[in-house]
Amino acid sequence: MQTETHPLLTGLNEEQQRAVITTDGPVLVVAGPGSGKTRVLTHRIAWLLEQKQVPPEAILAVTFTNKAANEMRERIRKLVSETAANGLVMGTFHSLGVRILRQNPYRAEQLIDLKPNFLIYDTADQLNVAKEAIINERMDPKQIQPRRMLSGISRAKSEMKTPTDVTNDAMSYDDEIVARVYHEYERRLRDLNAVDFDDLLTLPLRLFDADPKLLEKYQAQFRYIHVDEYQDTNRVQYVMITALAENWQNLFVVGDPDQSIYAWRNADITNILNFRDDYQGTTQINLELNYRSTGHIVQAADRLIRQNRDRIDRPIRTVNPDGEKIMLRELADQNHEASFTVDEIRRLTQSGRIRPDDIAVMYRTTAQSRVLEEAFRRSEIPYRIIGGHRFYERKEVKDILAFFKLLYNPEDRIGLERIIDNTPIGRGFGPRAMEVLLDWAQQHQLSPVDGLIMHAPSISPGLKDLALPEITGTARKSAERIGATLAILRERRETSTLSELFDAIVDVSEYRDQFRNGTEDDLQRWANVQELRTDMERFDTLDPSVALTQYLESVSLVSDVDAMDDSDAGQVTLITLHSAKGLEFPIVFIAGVEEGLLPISRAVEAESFDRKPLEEERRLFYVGVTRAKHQLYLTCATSRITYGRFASSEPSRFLSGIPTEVMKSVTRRDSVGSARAGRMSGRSSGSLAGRVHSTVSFDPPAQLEAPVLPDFKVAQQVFHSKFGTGLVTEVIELNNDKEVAVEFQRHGKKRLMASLAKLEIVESD
DNA sequence: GAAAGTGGTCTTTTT
DNA sequence: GACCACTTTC
Repeated sequence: MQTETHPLLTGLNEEQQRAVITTDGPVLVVAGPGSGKTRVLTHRIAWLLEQKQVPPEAILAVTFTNKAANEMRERIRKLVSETAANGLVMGTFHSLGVRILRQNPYRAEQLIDLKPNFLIYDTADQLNVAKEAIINERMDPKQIQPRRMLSGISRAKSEMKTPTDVTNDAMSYDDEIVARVYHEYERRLRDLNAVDFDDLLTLPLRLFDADPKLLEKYQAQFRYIHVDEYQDTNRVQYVMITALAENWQNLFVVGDPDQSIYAWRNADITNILNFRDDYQGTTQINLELNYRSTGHIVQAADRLIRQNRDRIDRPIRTVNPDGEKIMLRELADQNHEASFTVDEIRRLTQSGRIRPDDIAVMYRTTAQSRVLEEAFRRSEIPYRIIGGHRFYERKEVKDILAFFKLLYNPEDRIGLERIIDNTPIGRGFGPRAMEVLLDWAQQHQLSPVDGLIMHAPSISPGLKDLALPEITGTARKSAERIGATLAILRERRETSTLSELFDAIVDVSEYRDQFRNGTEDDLQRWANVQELRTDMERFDTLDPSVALTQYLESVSLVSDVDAMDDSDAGQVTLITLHSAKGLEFPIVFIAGVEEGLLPISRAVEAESFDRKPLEEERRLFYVGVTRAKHQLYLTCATSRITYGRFASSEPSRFLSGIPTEVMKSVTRRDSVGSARAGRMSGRSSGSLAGRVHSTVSFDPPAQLEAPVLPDFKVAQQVFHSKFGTGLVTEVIELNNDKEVAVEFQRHGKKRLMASLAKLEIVESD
């Protein structure tokens, strides 16, 4: 066959080749972890461009993150030519949605009442709107939690239900409440000329409904459609893709039911399970051979995922060498876990053969990153944290961005309130004045920004004839100041680049004054503000008329992973398991492999009546395990501080299925005893420890821990014959000893060697 | 009206 | 333990 020698097919196995060349009709690729699906996607698109002469703009590829899209684009460029890939439509569902809305500003305004300068609200903005809606409905935001309402609203939107649909379908009192809030929330969002994330999917569909010709246009354009991570799509995404693919039926989806980890975000696994029923004549291709990981890692992953009941049995396998055994290490608490991780990474990198950027540390909750970060900061090992408190969500960054957003969309009352509450120019303008201003704006059908600018005497042509809002006293002075400021900025906006506008904003808002205390915190915050300016310079080459739109859009749609900058390599990556999906690292540490954390306690609590959350937790662990290429470390702690309180924990049940042939465990000899002691005081006990021990052999601690020493923990009360009683503040594991730091009631802080000082444990709460 | 103090909630994961 | 929202105090 001629095709077998084609350069785009060399190096691909038979199944992968089939996926590349089966260009027409529906194709379902079930791709196990590390089976080369990205390769298949890039080669296939290159194949379409080169071999089938498909114009790039006829090819759509939807990925889970923008980063994945960009990387694919780069790889395709290398396969074809620099220019041949220009015009490919690639990005997330959300960016596709924005694209459709932005390409049709006139229709959007006429048909769905969305003005072209709409803003994309983030979660914090959404919470504000939801809270207002709740209050407006005469309900108490403390009882009716905005977050819960938002999750109900998001679910409704994911299922394309309007507020009226929710009202009609309401099955419970809760549903009725959600419906009421949803109604009001929507009304407010439209008033603010803002959309939320879900709207980016639902509004394009509403546009298509209102104007079928528009849909036909896109249907005609996208002759070849690809969707990655199909197992994590929700109902709206499914409908959008189905609609777009209707004409040509060339729909290529890639996914893995075992890696579905977003059901909580309304992802619907039946999308992938029913694909063959939806599309008659589907070609299904299974990619099972794992090229990424060692034999031991693949075996562990396989055994792990087999424990899920709700699953299609599908093996994963590899021909790679077995490699090192997986290392399971149990530590006393989260601090020990962190220092073990850092010490081990230091040991690994010291040889020079392993670089810090070969390593990732993964965890279930963002809260876990803090202790880890502290340990890294104390060490000399470079690291970076993906996610956590995101850059664009930092207070100081959001404050400055609020100015830009308000200049872009003067209806953005939420942003205006932020500016007034958080920046010096808002001083003196209280809630009462705000109320008057908003009433005025409503009455005159003008924006609150107009109302303020009118107070700036010389600068408001065209608005002078109107009566001013009846703002009096200090607030009036304040309104004049804010009005003048906004007037200046509004004028600058027309002609300035983003960084010039930034300087004007910082200058005129006196924002810097807030950071004059010279504390470390202030310096950091100011540095973040500066970083924002640098960030904006990226857009300085653009025309001022489009720069702001594009910048604000990019800010709203970047994901944590998108923000990963591969150019500043050389750092260990700290990342949540969710964000790690799709990535790979030679060496992976997974921290907190404990009951309550992985699986998360919420899933454990639901277990008796709903097994699904627990199985999703297992899939999440599976995703983590399969990120590792050469070496995998699992760590867990015997006790851990949550909510500022100590709680003892047990190794995760997920470990129980992993055979000893592939995993070596080093645990604390007394772990069972101390865990049990901790459980006696309240927490429900399970038989998990027993189960874990029956399948995984817990090797004797060997020389790694001196067994005779008492099990000192932070916050424990201890007694010393000379110094009296005190609290343990730190425990450092040494080779055959421990160094214990104790804050004595009468003698202050002392550092003692556990083997020498006769320290007695008094209380362990 | 602003700063300092108090109490309650919170942690699951994210485009 | 941290953060937020709300109260008290000046």
